[in-house]
Amino acid sequence: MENLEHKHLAVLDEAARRGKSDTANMRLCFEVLALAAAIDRSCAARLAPYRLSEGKFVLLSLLRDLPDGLAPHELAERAGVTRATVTGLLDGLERDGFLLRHGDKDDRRKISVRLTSMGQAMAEDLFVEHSQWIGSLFAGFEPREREVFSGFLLRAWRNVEMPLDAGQTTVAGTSP
Amino acid sequence: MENLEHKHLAVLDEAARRGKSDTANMRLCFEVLALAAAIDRSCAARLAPYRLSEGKFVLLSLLRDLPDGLAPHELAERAGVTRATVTGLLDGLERDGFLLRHGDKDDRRKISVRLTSMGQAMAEDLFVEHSQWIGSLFAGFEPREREVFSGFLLRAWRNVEMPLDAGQTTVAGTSP
DNA sequence: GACATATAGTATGGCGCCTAATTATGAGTC
DNA sequence: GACTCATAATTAGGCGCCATACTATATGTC
Repeated sequence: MENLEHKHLAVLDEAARRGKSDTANMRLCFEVLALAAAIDRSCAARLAPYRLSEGKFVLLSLLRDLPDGLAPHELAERAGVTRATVTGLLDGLERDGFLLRHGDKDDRRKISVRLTSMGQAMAEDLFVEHSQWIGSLFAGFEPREREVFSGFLLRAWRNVEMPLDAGQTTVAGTSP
Repeated sequence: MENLEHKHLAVLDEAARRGKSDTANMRLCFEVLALAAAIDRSCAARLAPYRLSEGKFVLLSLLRDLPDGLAPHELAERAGVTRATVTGLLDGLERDGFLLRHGDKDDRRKISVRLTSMGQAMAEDLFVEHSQWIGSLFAGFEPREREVFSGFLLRAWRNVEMPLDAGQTTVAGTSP
């Protein structure tokens, strides 16, 4: 399978040149990274025409159907990014007319972020289209295949999450 | 499996709230993205102590053992990034003493980028350590498992690469 | 009521990546 | 030799993300 990123090919070449024989593991790793990168690129390309990024799309999804809006720190928490990042994303979304910041009368530190009607409509449309697209990427897999796939991912995940100084020789077993 | 990114959980929740029933596909997609993100994060954390990023590491790998160095545009090509990006990475690497830019006597547009001895030593050490780490992430997989895994990735890849306006109903089959 | 402490949001500056524009140089043509 | 065209590297400006530091406001305690 040749679906690798250029930079990873370079690393693989170097590894081969150095006589490293078991590059199959590395290759598999790079295949995962390449697939994810391709998905991210495709996602970005789909959202770009609306002046949206993936991060902005997540914020729109979070704010959809919430007339009272959410506070920036709640958005940060639910989106899994820092508050500073949310500030930046909100700046762009507000500039482009997707939402507004409303001050809180009781607590003047607080702000509630609410979609404009335009933002609401955009969130509505995009969410349906986008989630269909995401689902389509992994259509054609039988439930059993999905389980196996997911299990593979989990095994790799465990290796990644391993504490840095723990026994490096531990290996992805099949046990629960 | 709960190894998902916060932002993707938000999107999944929204999808469920909207009565979307087949979220298994989306979930699988997000699992792939989460694994890749975890790998990237871990990679960045491992390189950070040396003031290196993944992009810089690739450049070091490319320059290793090349006493005559490479031109920036060759680096860009082999690393799969733009020349402008290479300029930025080289600025950092040069500032930190990993390499030097040498002007070409014959063609004064050209530049050859060469590692310093410090850069060479760093590239040497890091490359071995880093490629071992990458390999370890997917250790514990039987060759047959790797094939299946790789096949899954390929099927998803085909769905991603599908032209935007082509039949959206096409699905990841098992056929070659 | 004054004070420390916590919280909310933002500004600042960094990195990696991009596109588009710019500067310098080389090469081919008339 | 002047012109155009191509090439090499860079700059300028943008986005998304981060960590850190700051400002304004609230709250609890003495």
